Amino acid sequence: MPRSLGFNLETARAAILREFWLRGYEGTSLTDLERATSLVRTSLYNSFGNKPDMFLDSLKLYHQSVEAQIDAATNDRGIDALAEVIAAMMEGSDRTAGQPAGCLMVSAATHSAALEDRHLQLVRGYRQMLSRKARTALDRDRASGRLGPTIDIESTAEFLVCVVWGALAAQCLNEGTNPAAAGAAVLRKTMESWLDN
Amino acid sequence: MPRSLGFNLETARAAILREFWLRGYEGTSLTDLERATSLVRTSLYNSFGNKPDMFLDSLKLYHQSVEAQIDAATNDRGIDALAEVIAAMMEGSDRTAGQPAGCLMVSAATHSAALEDRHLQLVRGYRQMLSRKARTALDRDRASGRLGPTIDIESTAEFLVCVVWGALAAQCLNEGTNPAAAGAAVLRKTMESWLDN
DNA sequence: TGTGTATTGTATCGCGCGATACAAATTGAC
DNA sequence: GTCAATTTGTATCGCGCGATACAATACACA
Repeated sequence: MPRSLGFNLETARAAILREFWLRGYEGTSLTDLERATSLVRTSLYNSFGNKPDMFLDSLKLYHQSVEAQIDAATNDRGIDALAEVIAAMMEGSDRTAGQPAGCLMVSAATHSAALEDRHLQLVRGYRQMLSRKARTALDRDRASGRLGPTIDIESTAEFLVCVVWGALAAQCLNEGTNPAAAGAAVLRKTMESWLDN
Repeated sequence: MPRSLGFNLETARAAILREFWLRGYEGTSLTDLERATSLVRTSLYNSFGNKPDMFLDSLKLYHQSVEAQIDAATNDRGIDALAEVIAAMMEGSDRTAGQPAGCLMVSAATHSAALEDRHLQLVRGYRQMLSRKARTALDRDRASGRLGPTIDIESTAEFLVCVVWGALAAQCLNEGTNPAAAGAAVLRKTMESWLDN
């Protein structure tokens, strides 16, 4: 009965996410989003609501996308796979695939004053997801006996999330050489040292 | 000959810094700064230049302040003191002293698109300063033989900066319990494991 | 105490922001 | 082909932003 959309909705979602990722929430204007999506303002409001709604959707899309990537890369393997995933993030290997620098969630967290509770809850949920993925990998090696009993899985997972977030924050500086990349080697070695054999 | 300033300049600088720290660069308006300093707009422009100038000054003040704190806490001691400083940052012990959550530099880094080169250079310089402080502490224990030769000081320092920045980013989320604080215990243990004895 | 200079207070300016009103265009159902 | 429903295009609106003009004020100095 009604007229159909003249554009691909998922493509537009991805374009909006990319824009927020590049410029941050406050730094992204509706005009920016029009240009990025090739849509007029009215269409954006029709399909995505207002600006806070759009940012919320971008947070959800980002969460889902990163979680899928992690699952694909670790896929029920243990610490070794986890170390590879984290090291790859620190080295910024996603950026060769055209991804913007840094992390939408870290950007949101460090500018929490400009956001609403519903946004911050998603950011917290994302951080918890990262922590949970780490715990799952650590649990696996604990069960198989590779991970010694002196390692506290809970706090170790939180520690690893700190490392990742810190590295992603540093990548925003876009220095000639990514200083966080050097830390990836230390991370691998540290995580290796946690194993018994 | 001229009339003298009707306010304390250093107090105003600190108030401006605090405001940028709380709300971020884009999130802080001239009206916010007027309220925070109890000054009128004209006085702000007279004493500090325009908004980018003010932010630049805040970055400098922040750098200098943190560096002084680190120096006072480590003061030519080695890894043990370094671990305490980093752990304290992760646990957010500064916040009990009335400091805002997070870190002005991390906030600036993760919103680099809104800043000018001169700002980003200061942020990079700050990160290098942190890295240098870590190297100095590691060097000290390397010289005394406590730090084994398998530890690469350069990349280890970068790794530690990642940990700190990630923890400070997480603190902006203001959760009931600071998740990064749990990571502090892991950091202490990890740094201890680097020592030979 | 007068005088000149810088600071302070008041009142804007122009601009871009997020958001909306409303008409024109487009599409599926009958 | 006609109608109803929805999307798209154009033209704004009100607001707060950073920034400034200009007069009034207050202070150091002669």
